[in-house]
Amino acid sequence: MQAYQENELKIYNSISSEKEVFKSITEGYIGMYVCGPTVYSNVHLGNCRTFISFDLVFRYLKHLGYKVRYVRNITDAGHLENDADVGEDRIAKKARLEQIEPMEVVQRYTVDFHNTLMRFNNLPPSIEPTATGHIIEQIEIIKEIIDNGFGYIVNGSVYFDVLKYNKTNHYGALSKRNIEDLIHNTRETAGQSEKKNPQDFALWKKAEPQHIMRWPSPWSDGFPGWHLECTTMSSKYLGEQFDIHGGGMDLKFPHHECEIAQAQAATGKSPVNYWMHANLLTLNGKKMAKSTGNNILPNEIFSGNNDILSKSFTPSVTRFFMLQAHYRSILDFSNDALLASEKGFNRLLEAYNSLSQLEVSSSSDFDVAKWRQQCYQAMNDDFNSPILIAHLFEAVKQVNLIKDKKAQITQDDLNLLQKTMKGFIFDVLGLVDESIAQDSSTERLNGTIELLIQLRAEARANRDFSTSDKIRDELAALGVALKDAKEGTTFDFQ
RNA sequence: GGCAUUGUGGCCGAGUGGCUAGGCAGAGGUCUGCAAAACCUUGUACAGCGGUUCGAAUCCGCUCGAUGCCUCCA
Repeated sequence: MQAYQENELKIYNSISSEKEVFKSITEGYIGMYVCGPTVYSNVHLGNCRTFISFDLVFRYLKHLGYKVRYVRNITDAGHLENDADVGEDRIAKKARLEQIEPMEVVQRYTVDFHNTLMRFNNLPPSIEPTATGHIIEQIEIIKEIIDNGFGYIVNGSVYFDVLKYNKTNHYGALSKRNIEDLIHNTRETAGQSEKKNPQDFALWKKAEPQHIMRWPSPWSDGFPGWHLECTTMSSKYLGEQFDIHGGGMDLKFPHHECEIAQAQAATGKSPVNYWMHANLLTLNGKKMAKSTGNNILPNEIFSGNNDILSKSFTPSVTRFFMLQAHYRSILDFSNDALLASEKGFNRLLEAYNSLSQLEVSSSSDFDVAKWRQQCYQAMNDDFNSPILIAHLFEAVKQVNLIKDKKAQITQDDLNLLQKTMKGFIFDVLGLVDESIAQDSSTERLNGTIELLIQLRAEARANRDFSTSDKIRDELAALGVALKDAKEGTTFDFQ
């Protein structure tokens, strides 16, 4: 019996705008596709929120016992500077500006992307395909779309005929807009485009002579359109119809709308059962975006080297901050919010770490089984991590009461509590107790501080408070906070 | 302008037609040589105006504000 069989998971489906009971196409197996980054610059914190959101989804599905194939692409070609299907390829532009090969750009920022997500403790996807690795497959899909009458060729480029598609399908079903509005609101760029209609989008673009990134095709030496790679790679690795497709809210239109249209045009089938969209991370109330400069890089948070925060924050604190908001809500990034999350997170970890020291009794004041059920209910309700965290804090309170001998717990309940907290904090939420990670120099430092703590304890025993206070205050000045408790003194780095 | 989302106590942030979200801060207490830390206790908020209802912050309408998409961005 797998956990998913006794947990009814509901997922908010963007296409129906409702929470739906999740049922996978093949029982026990899930195919999930998430749109990855275009690797032309460093991944910023807003990007990370999306991938952390879907890491939570991936982790919980696995936790429920599903076998999940998680495919997340790397876009390393085809993403133009604007979606009027004119302008330069983003990666080619960066390569030109830095005078390096496009594939150097791709390599540099792919490595940055992986390193950053690893620091956030994201699990790697099952497959991470690249657009340039699937040119042949993309050409095959274009052929199918043309054969089915939804693509047309102009001067070596191929475009998707949105208006024709809309006669038999609903273009705009996902983003809740109708094509008349789109036509009405499209800026007129008459004469500048090869497209029949401004709503049409490129499947294949003929490369200009100076364009380095080019591949042969039946139509021209060129490169694939931006939306095509996701259709191609999702269907290749997950099938023509699969369970979950995710991405950032800003990709809903036009990117995901185009994906649906392409797949539908090529196969006649609706490609995705559940569309999930992670909401944006804002900074100063505005969307984080590379183009406007309103963003912060993860490394700037970890190092403290930025103008926004009063101190540095660890990856897990940052992750915890994000998970305290629901993935479908806009979340605003701020110093105060981070400080609050850091304190809360440390309290959670301290309570967890004290579990092993709890004394057990013959009865329990804490209904652990019921509490555990509530934790699952929270996650089953569209991955509601903030509610889960609220329940975890309820456990923190109970643990502290037991620790203070104001409540009791049985051995069985304690075991279940420990197992459940461990599972949710570390496996599902993907948090890490960073204080545990130590190298040899921190070990030596810790030993040194322990010695000072011991000297201070001796001074205090002798009522030599000037010495004891000097040790305490000088350490505090160095950023080492001593914390006196009944069981002895511990310390923290500030 | 069109479409969509959203407006919750000092801050962040959940949720629900009638029942305590949670975190941080603040206040009170325990502890302590003093302090810090830690722990316990504590808050009756839901933009405005109408409407539906026995009852709405939760449903509907309008007004005002914010944000997103409509040109690239997770």
